[in-house]
Amino acid sequence: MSILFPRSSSAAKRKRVIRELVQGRDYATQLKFLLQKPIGPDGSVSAKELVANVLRSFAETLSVLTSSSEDSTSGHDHDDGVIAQNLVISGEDASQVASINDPSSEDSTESRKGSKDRRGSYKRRKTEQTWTIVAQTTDDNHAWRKYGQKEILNSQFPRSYFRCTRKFEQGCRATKQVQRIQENPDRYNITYIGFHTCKDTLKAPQVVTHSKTWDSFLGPESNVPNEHYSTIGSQSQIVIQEYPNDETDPSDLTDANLWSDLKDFELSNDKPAGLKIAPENADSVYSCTGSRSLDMDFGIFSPHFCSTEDFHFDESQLL
DNA sequence: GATATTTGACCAGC
DNA sequence: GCTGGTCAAATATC
Repeated sequence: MSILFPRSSSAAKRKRVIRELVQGRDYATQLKFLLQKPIGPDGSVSAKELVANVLRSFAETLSVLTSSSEDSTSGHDHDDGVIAQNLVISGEDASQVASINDPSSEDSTESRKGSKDRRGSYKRRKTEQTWTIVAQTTDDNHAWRKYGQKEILNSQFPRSYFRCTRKFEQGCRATKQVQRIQENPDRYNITYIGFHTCKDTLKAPQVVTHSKTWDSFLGPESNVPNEHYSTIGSQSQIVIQEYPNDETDPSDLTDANLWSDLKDFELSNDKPAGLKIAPENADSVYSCTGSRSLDMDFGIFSPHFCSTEDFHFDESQLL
């Protein structure tokens, strides 16, 4: 296993990626111990800080990798620009990538100015990577802004649509859809679409203690007791990331190769294809599809993810 | 006044 | 034509 960097990318970038990954590992390891044994009031680093550090590390890594891709698109080094090509997506996705870098090409507000009411005029992100979880809370330590709500056919509860609050600031394309599960109304189906490209993906600490807050988020049908939301992200969740056979095979997607490479760092070798972390106390099922863009949203972790047995990689492989 | 949410309109995809 | 995803004006909240 190896990660190849474009020739044009500097050694510094490479080192930075490695450093960030190593840091991420270390933070996660610390987090593991924190989760096993909560800290006392001795002023040691809090779990929240560690999570923030882990997220920052990976976001930084992604940022570097993404900038590597930009380097290579200008360099056109087809032989060496593996990472870069992973992130340069052909066809429909290519326009999406372009739209990130070039706001004027975005389907959104700017391109619509001057025209009449063009509400609803947009390009669907059909091939954007998506993954779905089931959780008791919609809180994932990201800052989201609700932009819509729809009644869904054959569904008792409406679906709420959220985008990253930094969509316009930083062109972050992450969105999520939240829908209460009909058979289990105290749980939510949360579908994440796209990944955070913004630098600061963590929202300010937010404790939701009033059910009305979620009611306003999720619609008038909401009737979930307060206690479900009185803590931040405390519910256990499983991550099951899949590459559907009919959609994407990690082996034939360049960026998925990178995914595969990265997950090799994190997971022991006995894991089946795709990322599967299934703790026995799991109450959430994640599914992930359409991995056409490098996506590593670490907004939600399973505690098992932090197991040193599972979470380890040899940075020497990168060198 | 700034920011967030609501909600009807619009459009893409099937 | 239907359904779902997104936009943006109107409204609410701070």
